[in-house]
Amino acid sequence: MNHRDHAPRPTRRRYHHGNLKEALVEAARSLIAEKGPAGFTFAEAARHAGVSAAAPYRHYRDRDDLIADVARHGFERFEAALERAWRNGTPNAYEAYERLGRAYLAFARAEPAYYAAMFESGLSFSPASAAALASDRAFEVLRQATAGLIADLPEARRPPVTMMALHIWSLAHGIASLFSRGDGTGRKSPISPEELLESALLIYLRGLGLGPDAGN
Amino acid sequence: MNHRDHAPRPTRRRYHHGNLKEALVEAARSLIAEKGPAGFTFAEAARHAGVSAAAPYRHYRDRDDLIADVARHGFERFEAALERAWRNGTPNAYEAYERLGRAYLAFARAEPAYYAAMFESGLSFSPASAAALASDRAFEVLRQATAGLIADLPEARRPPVTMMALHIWSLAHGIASLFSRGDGTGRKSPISPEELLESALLIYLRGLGLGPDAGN
DNA sequence: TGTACATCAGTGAACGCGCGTTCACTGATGTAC
DNA sequence: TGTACATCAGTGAACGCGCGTTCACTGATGTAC
Repeated sequence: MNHRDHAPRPTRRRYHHGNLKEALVEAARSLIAEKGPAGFTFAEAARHAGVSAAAPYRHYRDRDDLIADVARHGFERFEAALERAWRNGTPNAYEAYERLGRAYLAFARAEPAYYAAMFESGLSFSPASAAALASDRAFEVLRQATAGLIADLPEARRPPVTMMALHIWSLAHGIASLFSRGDGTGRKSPISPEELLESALLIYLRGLGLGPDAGN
Repeated sequence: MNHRDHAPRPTRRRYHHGNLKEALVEAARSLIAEKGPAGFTFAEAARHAGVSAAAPYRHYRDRDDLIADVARHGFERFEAALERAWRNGTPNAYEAYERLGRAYLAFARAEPAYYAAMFESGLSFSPASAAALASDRAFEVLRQATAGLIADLPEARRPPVTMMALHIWSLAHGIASLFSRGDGTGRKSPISPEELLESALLIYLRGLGLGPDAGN
């Protein structure tokens, strides 16, 4: 009856965890989801990953270092989600842009822990940090999509792309953080976040002489 | 040389603090300003107010209860600041609305601690709580101003006021929380928050057939 | 294929600390008469 | 105006707890030969 002889090696209780770093990020994410970015401790993350309280120090300097890594992971997934939604501007830029907006809100709702680590951790990532660079890459997707959206406008009426991307980012972030939270934190709005973003976008684009009717 | 006879009563070291509740709110505000909503403790607030660790329990159930009261104070000041900026829509609605927008950003920058307690504490205020009601009143200022801004539009082209107010709130909140933080938390933007809001507003209002050129 | 060794990624015990919370208490204040 | 008393808003000591952090250690893994 010696299990060790034929049963698959039990995955737990090995001396070396294998990929503790990833496991700590996942533990932190799940704890943030439960109690917010403030509500977890380094020791708790270790316990969650099934490891002694001293183990995390092999991978992270401190709690903030771990949170920053959670944020980095978040930004990478965020970038991928936006890219996937934009789908290279197909079938047309306006429709793709709408989809991008909905993907933004969907991410905030589906991954409140990542979103909180990214935007509400209270940390400011230094410009060269992995988290900041991942954040830049995510913004770049939005910026490219914005460029695609206004590509057909005559040059004279084309707004500065970066400015416009910042407008849309702010709008989407505002809606997401006020109304579209997966945890209980969000406010109630008489209008769904998606409708809110779509209607605001519609008006904004009309102000630029753009939109679903403009044939682009 | 008995100071007590003619000097004003020393304000400290009295057995009864006098207005400890206010002092605790102020202590919490200043600690949040230093270290974020996560970074202070009940005991620390007590110490800051010059009082024993047990004293706060006479006024607040726990830390969250105190933070909620900080948020309430914040919303009240916020409401007052917006009201003051709107100034009843004078000299004209568009100019007043611009001023309102700048006041929004100014508040977030000047009072990052209040702003954090109001919007980023991770708490969700129950609908009937003092904080939630104060929040509603602040939003009502924005809503009324928005109504004033579009009052002259022919009814057929007038957007739903609440929706429009939510658009503007989201935009302003997004810009404030991404770029206009008084603490070090905010991101750098190539465009100032004020310009960002003004330009976005301009485009948005043009989309409604409104704006500085529209003569209202 | 086997062995020796360096390196790595964990353990677990220990420590000091500050927090949250309770409690019986006490000084100050307000009020009825 | 004075006195007795109730109420209020503080104190300070005590407690148990979990956290952060360090340390010498040890089991597992990788690699040179």
